[in-house]
This record gives sequence, C-alpha cells and structure tokens, in this order.
Amino acid sequence: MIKIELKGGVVKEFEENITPAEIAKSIGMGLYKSVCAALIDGKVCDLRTPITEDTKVQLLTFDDEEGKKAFWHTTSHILAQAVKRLFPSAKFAIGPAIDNGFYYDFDVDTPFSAEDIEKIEAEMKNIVKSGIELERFELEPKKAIELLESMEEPYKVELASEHADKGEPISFYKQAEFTDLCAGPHLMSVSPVKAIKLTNCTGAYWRGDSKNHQLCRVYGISFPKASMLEEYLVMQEEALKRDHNKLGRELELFTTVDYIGQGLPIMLPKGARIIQLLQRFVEDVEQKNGWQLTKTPFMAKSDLYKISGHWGHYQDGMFVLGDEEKDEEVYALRPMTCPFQYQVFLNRGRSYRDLPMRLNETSTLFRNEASGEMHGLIRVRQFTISEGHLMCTPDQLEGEFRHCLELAIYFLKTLGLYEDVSYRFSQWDPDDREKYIGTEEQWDEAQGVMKRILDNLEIPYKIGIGEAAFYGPKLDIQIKNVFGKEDTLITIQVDQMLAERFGMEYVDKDGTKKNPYIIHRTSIGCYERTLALLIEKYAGAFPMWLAPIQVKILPIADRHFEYAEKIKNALEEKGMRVEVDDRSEKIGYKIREAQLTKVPYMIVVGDKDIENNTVSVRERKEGDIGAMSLEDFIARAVEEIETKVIK
RNA sequence: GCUGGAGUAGCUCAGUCGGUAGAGCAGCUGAUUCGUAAUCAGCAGGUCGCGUGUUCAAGUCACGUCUUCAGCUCCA
Repeated sequence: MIKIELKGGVVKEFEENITPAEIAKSIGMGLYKSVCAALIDGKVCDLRTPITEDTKVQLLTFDDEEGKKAFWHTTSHILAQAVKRLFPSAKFAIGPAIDNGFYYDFDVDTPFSAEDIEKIEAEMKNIVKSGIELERFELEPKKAIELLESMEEPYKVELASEHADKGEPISFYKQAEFTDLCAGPHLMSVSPVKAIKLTNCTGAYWRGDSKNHQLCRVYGISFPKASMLEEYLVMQEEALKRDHNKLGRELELFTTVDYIGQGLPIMLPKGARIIQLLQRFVEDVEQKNGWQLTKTPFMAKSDLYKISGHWGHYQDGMFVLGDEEKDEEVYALRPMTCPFQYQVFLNRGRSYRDLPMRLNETSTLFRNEASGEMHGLIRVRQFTISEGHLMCTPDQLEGEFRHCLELAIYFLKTLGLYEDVSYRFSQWDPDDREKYIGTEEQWDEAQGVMKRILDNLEIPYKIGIGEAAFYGPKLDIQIKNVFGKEDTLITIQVDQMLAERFGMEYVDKDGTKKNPYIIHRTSIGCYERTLALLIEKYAGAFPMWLAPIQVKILPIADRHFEYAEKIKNALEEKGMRVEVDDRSEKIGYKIREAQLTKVPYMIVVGDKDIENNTVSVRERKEGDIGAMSLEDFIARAVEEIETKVIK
C-alpha cells in the first residue's frame, strides 16, 4: 500500500501501481469522467501513469490549465484520426495543444478546402460519438522507428529518431485504427470532447523553418459542453469588434491607400492627434527623468551600417537607396537609431563624469518587412518609436536598467496596459551564429549580467531562445492583440558590442579608457503599434486625455447655437478639444452620432440650460448625468484630463 | 516570401446560367426647430482593384498583377 495526498491535504491509501484514473474513479464517476490529466508530485502526468511510492496527486480537469491542454491535445488526435479516415494519403507532422485550442499539421497534396474542413469536423464528431478508448503503449526506440516506417510517416520517423539517442522508450497512443507517436498526456477516451469547432486552415512550415516544406495546419478548439463552445465563439466575435484595424478605420484614425504601398498607413487628423498627445507626454516625462532629446538623420551612407553591423546582419530589412556595384555612394533609410545616436556620444571625448548619458529621440524608422507580414498599425514599414540609448559604466548598469524598466512600467500603467503585458528575456541562439555579432564569451557575459538584473528585480519572464537582437540580449515586454497574437510593445536591451565597434570610450577615474555599456530601450514602444493596442484595449473609447475630441456640444435647436459657442469657447480656454454639432437635426440623432464616435462627454444645451445657466452633461458610458453649472463641468473634466483617469 | 480567403458607391453588403449594375446607411438639397442612441421627402453617387486574354457580349470565365485579411516565417 502507498499513501497519496490528494486535494485539500487528504491522505488516502491505495494499492501500489494505482493510476490517477483509478484514483478518480474511486472518488466518484463524475470526477472520473471529467478528469483530464494529473499532477504527480507537481509533474504533469498521464492518467494511466502507475504510482509506485507515497506522493502528492492533484487531479486536473478542463478547469485547470494543464487539464485543458490534455483535453485539446486529445482533440488534435481525433482531428488526425478523422483526416486519416477521409484522406488516407495525408502524412502527419505535429499536433499540440496551444493557448486557445489545438492544431495539427498535415502534409497533403492540396490544402484542405472549406468543404474538406466541414467533412473533417463531421467525422470528428462521429469519432467522439463512438466513444473510443485511448490506449498508451511504449516501444524501444528501434522498434518505434520501425513501426513508424511501416506506417509510412516520414515526419514521425524524424521526430522519433531524435528521441532515440536518449535510450528511453518511446510512447504511442492508439485509438481504434489510429496510432500516433505522442508523449501525452491524454484523456482516457474521446467521449468527453462534446463540442468541437475547426477554426482555421493555413500553411505552416515543418519545424517552423521557411526553408522546409510547407504543411497544411488545421486549427480548432473544443469543450466538454456545447454551451461553452457557443460562449467562446460569442466572446471571439466580441473581441474581433475591437480589432484596431477595423475600428481605427471606422473611427477615422487612419487609412491606407493601395498606390502608396503596404505597411504605410495614413494617419488621419484624429489618429495623428492621439499620436501627438502620446509623443508630447512621453517626451516631457523623459525630459523630467534626465533624458536628453536628439534629432538625427533618417538615412546614412552604407559606411555607417557597415560599422554597426546592420549591413551584414540586417540588409534584407533595410530600404537601400542606390546600388553598390554602380553608384559611388549608397544610402539606406535607417532601420534603427542606434548608430546615429552614438555619434552624439562620440561628438567629443567623454569621461565617467558624463555617464550615465541618457539620449532619447522620437525616431522614425524604416524596415522593409516581407510583404505578408504587415498588419494594420501593428506591423508597418515606417514607424515612429520613442527610442533611446543610454551609455553607462558597469556599476551603473543595473540601476540604469531598472530606471528604464520603471519608466516603461510608468507609461504602461498610465495607459492602462500594464496588466496586459508579459516579459520575455530574449537570448541568442548559439547554434545560429551567423545571426549574431560577438563571441560566445561576450554573449555569456551580456546575458549573465542581464539575468542577474532581471532576477534582482524579480521580473517574471519567459526565455526566448533566438529572439535576441544581433548585438545583444533583450527584455521584451510582450502584449497580445485581439486575435491572441503576441507582439513586442517595449524592449530594453543590454549591449556591450557596439560601443567597441564604434570606438565609444570614456576616461575612467583611474585615467584608463573603457567602453561604456549601452542600454537600447524604448519607453512606450512605437506610436503606431501602441495606438493599435490602445484602440483594442478601449474599443476606441480613449481615456479623456487622449480622446481626439473630448467634448461634443449638442444644441437642441438653432436658437441655442450662440450659447453652445459660448460654452465651446470657455472649454477651449481650458485647453479642451471641443466640437459643436450645429446641424439642424433632432437631439436624439446628434447624440447617437456622438456616441458612435465615442466622445467622452456630450453637452446638451437648450432653453432650460440657457434659463438656468447650466449645461446638461452626458457621459459616453453612464449616459445622462444631469444638469450642472459650467464651472462644475469644467472642474470635473479638467480633473479627469490632468490625472489621466481611465474610465 | 509561403498557404488559404477577400476586393462591386465613402461604409456594410446583394448581383441567378456570361446578356449594359442594386439596397440600406453616410453625403448633398429642401422641409422640420425638436430635451438624451436614427424626422420626412427628393437628388446625386460606379472604368465592378488594375491589366491582358477568351467571347457577339465579362462584375461573372482564364491568366497576370496590386491591395487587403488570417496563419506560417519574420519582428518594434
């Protein structure tokens, strides 16, 4: 007998080799039916894992993150089984659970059509109805590879071969006629997968490498209850209504023009206003925090980029003007500000007394992104970033890094995005040396310094191998858009290579010359992308301090225009952005239109207001909040603007 | 760049088998002067993304190209 500690510290005795599935059954059939996986001594395990010693077991259901993953992973096997039945020649690659569902990659002659997907989904539902039990078995690596070869699954053979060296047995899962190489964990049977929806079918490269063959990836999601799927689909639909690319155009913040080109949005007056407000705010705060503004050129001769390494490592991403073969001088638009801002440091000899030197710039950059990569305002070819470079001594590095991070967090909090971000420590990939400059020792040192800083600051980060810049590791502050796709909003990077390349030195206290550490950082990221995320965050209803129009005055009849103008002037005197709707329309119509533009405040004025010397205020979310004196409204509005309150 | 969608009025969309393009909203004009989410009537609006081809005839078929959406790769 062994002792197993269950939920709530309850300890029960079981026969040796009992499995989590059997434990669940012993507690109740309801739990047995809903259990998806188990944590044994804190490790995620399959329900069929025999337990051999006293330990802690936590049973995971669909409500647990890892339970969901097992549920979705099993659904991906059902998908594969259905595909095998309908398209016997399909070859199978991988089919994991992801944050929001699952996918499976297939090698097929022609990608699945919408009709194919419908048929596959119908077959999946048949499989679920049949209630097939899943069986797990293990084979020695050699036998495993033989089996996969006999199944004519070249991708699976490749995967199994990589595991073979470890000498561990390789696990498979079998459900009726379908067997798949898989580490698990999985459900006991297909039955609990009551609601399935295949959501998308796209191309995806084998092993994520664009040099490899492109496979057909089918995405889907599943739930134990039909109502949960419905709820999910409604939520998705709601989320897509916030899509900045749609809303931003509807609210007349930006547009694009075919013959201008991809990734080159036109900021319309309202969008340009918001960006202007953000820029002024950022530049002012940076100035207060000891940053010195610079203005550097948008382009340079190729010579500059050869020193920085961009020419060798980033040329595909640059807009190059001229041809090295033919022209005496070749220029390129800048993809990054670094080598330009370094010239400020290099302007004269520097000593430790000049450090830290914090240089910021509202910097327009140009990157020749591949045509399929552009997306609304999130991924564009010309963008303006709150860029900055900070030169410091080794003992200033941690404090200055903290300063940069705190500044970024201050901006995130002010904009209301702080709760939505996650951190990624982006490191180099030692197996992909061509992508990076510097030696292994330099990378180890830079990453070691950065790790120490992050750990000291207790930043909860994920590690991203191969995500570093070509010159150094980064702390990327990540955010997801309405589609769940993650992008970098803010980045803070430690660089000890470019200073050497550019001959940047300072004279230290002891009279010796040293290369400074450089921190590359942005405080709020690039304005286009940040605006995109703000549109999605607020569904276009911006905090008042950022609203392009803050107050809309709605006179009830033409005879109230004069009073409306008077109020407008009073508000404008306080620096507010105000419009009067002086069309001969009914008040309901004017309110509807004002609401649709998401203006924070509407002021309705009519006979009563003139008589009582008041304004009738309507807030965009609360609705009519009644009549008040103009002074009271101004006090309320000014307070909201100055404190940058987010409603 | 790759895979798969899409492109018809400013916007949302309809357009059957290839037979000279249609609605709602927005716009303009007029009437209405109204108290918290759509007043009524009229008018105007289109080289069907662009190009080439097939055809007596192309929004519709074929090819090319541009833009755009999702995903992959890439990335602030």
